[in-house]
Amino acid sequence: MPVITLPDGSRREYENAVTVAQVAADIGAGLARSALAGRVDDRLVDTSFVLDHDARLAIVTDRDPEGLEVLRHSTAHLLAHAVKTLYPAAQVTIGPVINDGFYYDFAYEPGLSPDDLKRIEDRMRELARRDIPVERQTMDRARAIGFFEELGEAYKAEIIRDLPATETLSLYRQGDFVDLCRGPHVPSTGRLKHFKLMTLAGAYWRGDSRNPMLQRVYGTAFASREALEEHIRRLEEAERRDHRRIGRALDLFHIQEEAPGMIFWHDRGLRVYQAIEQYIRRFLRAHGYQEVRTPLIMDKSLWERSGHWDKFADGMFTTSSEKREYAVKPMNCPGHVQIFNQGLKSYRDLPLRLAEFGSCHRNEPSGTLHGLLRLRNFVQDDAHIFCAEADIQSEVSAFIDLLYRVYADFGFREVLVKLSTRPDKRVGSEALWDKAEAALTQALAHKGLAYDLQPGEGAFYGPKIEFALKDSLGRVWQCGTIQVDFAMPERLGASFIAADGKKAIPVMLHRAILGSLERFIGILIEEHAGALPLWLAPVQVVVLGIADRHAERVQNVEKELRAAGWRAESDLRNEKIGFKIREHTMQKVPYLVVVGDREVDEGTVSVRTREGVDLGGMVVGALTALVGAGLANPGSGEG
RNA sequence: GCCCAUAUAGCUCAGUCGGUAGAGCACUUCCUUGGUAAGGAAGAGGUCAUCGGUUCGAUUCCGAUUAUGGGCUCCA
Repeated sequence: MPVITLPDGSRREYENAVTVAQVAADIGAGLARSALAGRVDDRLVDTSFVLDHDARLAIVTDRDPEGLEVLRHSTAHLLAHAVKTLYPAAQVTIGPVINDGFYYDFAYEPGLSPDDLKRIEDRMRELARRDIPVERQTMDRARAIGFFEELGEAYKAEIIRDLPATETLSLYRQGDFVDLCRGPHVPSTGRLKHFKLMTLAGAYWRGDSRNPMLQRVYGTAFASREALEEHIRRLEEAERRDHRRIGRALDLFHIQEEAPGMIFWHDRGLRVYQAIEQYIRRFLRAHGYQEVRTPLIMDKSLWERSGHWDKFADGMFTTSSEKREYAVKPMNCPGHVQIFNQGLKSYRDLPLRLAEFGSCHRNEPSGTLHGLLRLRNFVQDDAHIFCAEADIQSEVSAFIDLLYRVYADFGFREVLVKLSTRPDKRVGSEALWDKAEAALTQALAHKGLAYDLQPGEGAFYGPKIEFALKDSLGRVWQCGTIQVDFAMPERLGASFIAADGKKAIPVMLHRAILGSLERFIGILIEEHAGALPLWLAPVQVVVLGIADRHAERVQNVEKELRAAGWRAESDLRNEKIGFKIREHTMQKVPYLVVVGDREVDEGTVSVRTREGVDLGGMVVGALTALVGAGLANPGSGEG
């Protein structure tokens, strides 16, 4: 006599065991039609699940987040079903739900082509139209292994072998397709309506490059056609904002074959780059950093002592001259230790903060390069803080304050924080790790920051905090980091005289706020779709003449604007005003200033924004007053 | 690095079932001096990524190389 308690607190009593689907039907025909699964005492189950004792039950529909997951998971199965009917030789492996969709990996020797994708999707629609029931059955482990081996599904059999022997295995059958799956699944394929296969990719079995390469099909599914279309629109929006496209269109930078993973910065792009560098530089001064510059290449022996050669040799570019071997620096820290080591240091010199916009090269695998976002040559807003153990917490706190201030100035409000603690393989005593982890934890607690703890994810030389920001499309970019390093100062012989007169080894904090400047600019371009804030815009204002006779006045206005601190240009071309406005608007120039007969007569200019807003006529000084501090960088008042 | 795809004019792309290529925009010149997102005409511009193979003939077919793009974390 099960008593079923529904989410609204109401109870239903049954004479006999009932299924989730039956309860849904009792509540209403509409709910029965939209029921995808059930949640029984917080466990997700199929609608065929039998309730034979008292339980709490929620009917899961496509309006619940779990419902959408079930929908996507079942669509992944539908994909596998379609592939098995079209290509019987393909072996199925795994097909999980991911952000915004799902994928399914197949082992299929001839491979799949983009043309196959269309065929597969058509077959999926056909199978969905047939509304084939999806049935769950259980099987013990040994039988399941035999079952899948008989089907020729070696990967499935391997998956089962790796599951705990005691696990009850569930199989889902739809028509002649059977897959091992935890479930739950929709009751029949007819529930799957709004899906689309997206792309085809290679993926290693179990994500390990030593394993065979599988064929991965990515797809997505939504509860409604509108939601699916909205998702496709979002992808198109991301495509429209692609920094590589915008970078070319706005003449910011280019990349070419002879320098893979490295950027040719054009005039306009470099202006953005330098605006950011100057912004950061002002903060450095104000926050007690010294700016330094260290050699791009140094003798290999230094990299051997620092430990980089051992761990990182594949990632380093090398060169040689006069029988000496050099390595191009992949990071600035060893160079900074060399500066620290000049002269005897006292505890009074600490914390010593060395910052450098140093050009670093890392020989990243060719397949990972991606526009500005993943490069082989980049510059970080890098700094190293040499301090005593006791200083870690206050230094980390000060850094966090600075980082939040900087992110806010760039318009990023949402920051995600991760704390990574000691890994299995590490250097330094337990006491030291205890202290360092406590210092980081306390710094975060003092700031009242929520964070994800990632146990074991720290570097071998110390724990770290990572800061990621979320952009307007909801994408997350890891940018800032602060890492405690117990190893490198000692390896490179850094020491200071402590208050007790004894030699001590400083702790080193590696830290960056923006991360790679190149990458950060890529993020900014995508965040703003190329329309950078006034202070970062490569060209802040263009003066447009109506006719040739206004040329002199146009040039005078340009001069006046430049004198007031604007990055100004003028457009004297023999083109109509509408044409010029269109062009500079598409170039995302924040302000357009028009000069014609009327303005010459009145001694004013007419101002229009890149958003198309007409600000009317004004004298040049009024425009400068209007934007006020927005013209210079937000840090200019300090330092 | 590995899998799949792609590489044609400065840009975006079409095309050639094997007979040395075309559009729009941009560029140059001329006409037009026009008031808030494209005025008109003419012209110039390509070893069809690179190297090899097949062929009477390759930009096209095949192979290799390079680069670019999508992936290679989200665990039945």
